[in-house]
Amino acid sequence: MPVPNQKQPTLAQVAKLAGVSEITASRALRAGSPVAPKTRERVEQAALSINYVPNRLAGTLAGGSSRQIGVIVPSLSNIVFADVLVGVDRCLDAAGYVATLGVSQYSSKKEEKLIRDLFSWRPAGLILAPTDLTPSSAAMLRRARFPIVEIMDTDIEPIDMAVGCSHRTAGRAMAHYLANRGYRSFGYVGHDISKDKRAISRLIGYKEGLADFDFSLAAEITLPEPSSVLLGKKGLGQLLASTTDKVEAVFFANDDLAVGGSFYCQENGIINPTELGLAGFNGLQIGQALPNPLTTIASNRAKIGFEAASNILRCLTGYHPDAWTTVDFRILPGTTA
Amino acid sequence: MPVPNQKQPTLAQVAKLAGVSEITASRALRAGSPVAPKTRERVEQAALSINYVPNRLAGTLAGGSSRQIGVIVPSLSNIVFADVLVGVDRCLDAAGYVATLGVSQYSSKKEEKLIRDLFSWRPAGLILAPTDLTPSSAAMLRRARFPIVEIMDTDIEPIDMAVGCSHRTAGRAMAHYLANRGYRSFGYVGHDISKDKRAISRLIGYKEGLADFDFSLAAEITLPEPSSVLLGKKGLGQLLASTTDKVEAVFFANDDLAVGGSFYCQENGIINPTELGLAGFNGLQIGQALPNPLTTIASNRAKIGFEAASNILRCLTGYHPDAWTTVDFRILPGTTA
DNA sequence: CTGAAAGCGCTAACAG
DNA sequence: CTGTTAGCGCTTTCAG
Repeated sequence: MPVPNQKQPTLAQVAKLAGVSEITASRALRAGSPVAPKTRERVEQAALSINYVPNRLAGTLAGGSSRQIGVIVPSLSNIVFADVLVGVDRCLDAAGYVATLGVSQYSSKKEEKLIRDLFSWRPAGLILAPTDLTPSSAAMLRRARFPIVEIMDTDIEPIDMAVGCSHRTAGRAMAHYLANRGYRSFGYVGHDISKDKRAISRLIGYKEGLADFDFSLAAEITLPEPSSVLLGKKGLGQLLASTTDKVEAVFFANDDLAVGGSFYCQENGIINPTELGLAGFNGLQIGQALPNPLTTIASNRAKIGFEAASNILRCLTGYHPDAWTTVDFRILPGTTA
Repeated sequence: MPVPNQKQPTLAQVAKLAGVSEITASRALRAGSPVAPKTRERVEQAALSINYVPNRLAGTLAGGSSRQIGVIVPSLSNIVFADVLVGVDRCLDAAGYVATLGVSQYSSKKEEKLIRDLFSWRPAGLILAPTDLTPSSAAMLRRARFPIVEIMDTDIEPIDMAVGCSHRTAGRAMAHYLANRGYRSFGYVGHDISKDKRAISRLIGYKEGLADFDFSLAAEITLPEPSSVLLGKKGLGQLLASTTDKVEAVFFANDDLAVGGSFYCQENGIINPTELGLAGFNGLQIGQALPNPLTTIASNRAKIGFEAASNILRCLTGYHPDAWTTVDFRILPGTTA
């Protein structure tokens, strides 16, 4: 550990070096305070010369307002939330804020811990892709005195604000799309869905959409494992093996699984979209890069992140946006269904 | 924003409620301080009843030691760094520390900003997958009075500690593997490599490895775009079009590109591994899930994260590990080369 | 085992 | 434009 117990330079040292009072140094180093240009320059020189890094702990404690926005997501194992982060970052960065990330791993308990932890740093706002809020978590959030955005899903009653799309509507839209393409018998392959509320919503919407056409789900399988390409492969295999009815089209809980399904078909000589239709959700690049581009639903993840951050920032400037902000999804017709 | 300007409960309130002094309340709420069990219980009750969340800003400012470990990575667009984070998290979580994440987007400037920002929160340690440290960044790091681990690559002279593998050796190993498989003419497809030092190291090692067998690179292409599956597809197409020599095996800068290459072959009826050999780097699941599993190098990313965090924690308890910690890679023979 | 006093490094509020 | 005073909420001494 370089330079063991040498304390960091403080504002007092900068002030002394510049020959001004502490508060003047403080003002000179921040934007938007009336300081004589010459003084400011002197202070900046002094700060630079001793490599001063302001202590935000002290600053925030004294000033009350932090520039840190907490972000809690359930996972980083697929690019979905990484994309959200990109959007969050793009918005925050421009405004001089920073994001602090927590990953809940789809665990409510861990989520609660993360929320508590985040709160102890007194952030200026919170962006949350909720897993399943514990009562304690919900209570903390309700008591918070900073803006909170729940992202991804708008099928919820938000604590403060929600940004995303209706996954139920998305599932329904895919059902309609498939029915309109002429498929008549439908399947579903999902992962450890109990932990993924949004996947459940899509499944519900899918069933509703089929019902709109007087169809119903002929075969459904949800494997109690985390989502992955391999799981999709395995899932489709089991689905097809388990059913005597001929399934014509399969909706997967997400693109990762659907890509696995596509690989399964390829390995087993099943032709898409004629012998079997495949559809996913997310619009990931990998699905579009396949020799047989995946039919799926593009969710605008970076935009969700950006809008969520924008809403926080708006609140911070005194304007409170609507409780719901919808970011559109759209069907991406590939060649698999 | 729920409950607008209501302040959070403070330790003083807890203390009053429990009928003890502030400092006793403080001790009761922390581990390892001598407090009568009954007193402790009373304080805990009080804290719970008013939903007390400690203010770490104040705590850290007063106490000097934070439990926050900064983590700076260049990107989250591929799972590589997400995997590292999982490892970091697993180690830190058990010890009661939390990770604060920053993403530099492969920009040295942004990296410097992130480092400065992180420093201003006085973290207990820093884990960094460096992009290309600016002089200023390096200076800050050298002046830090907390442990710093540079991860991924061990082909460097670390500021404090390094955890990872030698990418140069990995590149060389792949060259040897391919040469031993009987290939005699070699290509390389890379992305905007100028920003990815580790990919450059692998390329250098690859060339050295070929030289060990008296071979040299017959065709090499690096496209000035960020890595992606689609880029790999495009890259391989261009590589094959650009060269009159027949290339027998292609090493890609990473698995994403290699998967794209695999798709290209599939679309163009090129048989792997006989007509063309393909190899990647990382050992991502997507490559292994392909109908034709990718030949690649498994880098143990979660372990790198875990070891990095362990090293930080060890420093914090007074024991300083070696400057270099090697996490092994290994060739994963698929069916593409 | 518990408490009183002092201060971490900074900024808001008021004066000048 | 600049300085003085008084904290932010907690923990570290040092005493009991």
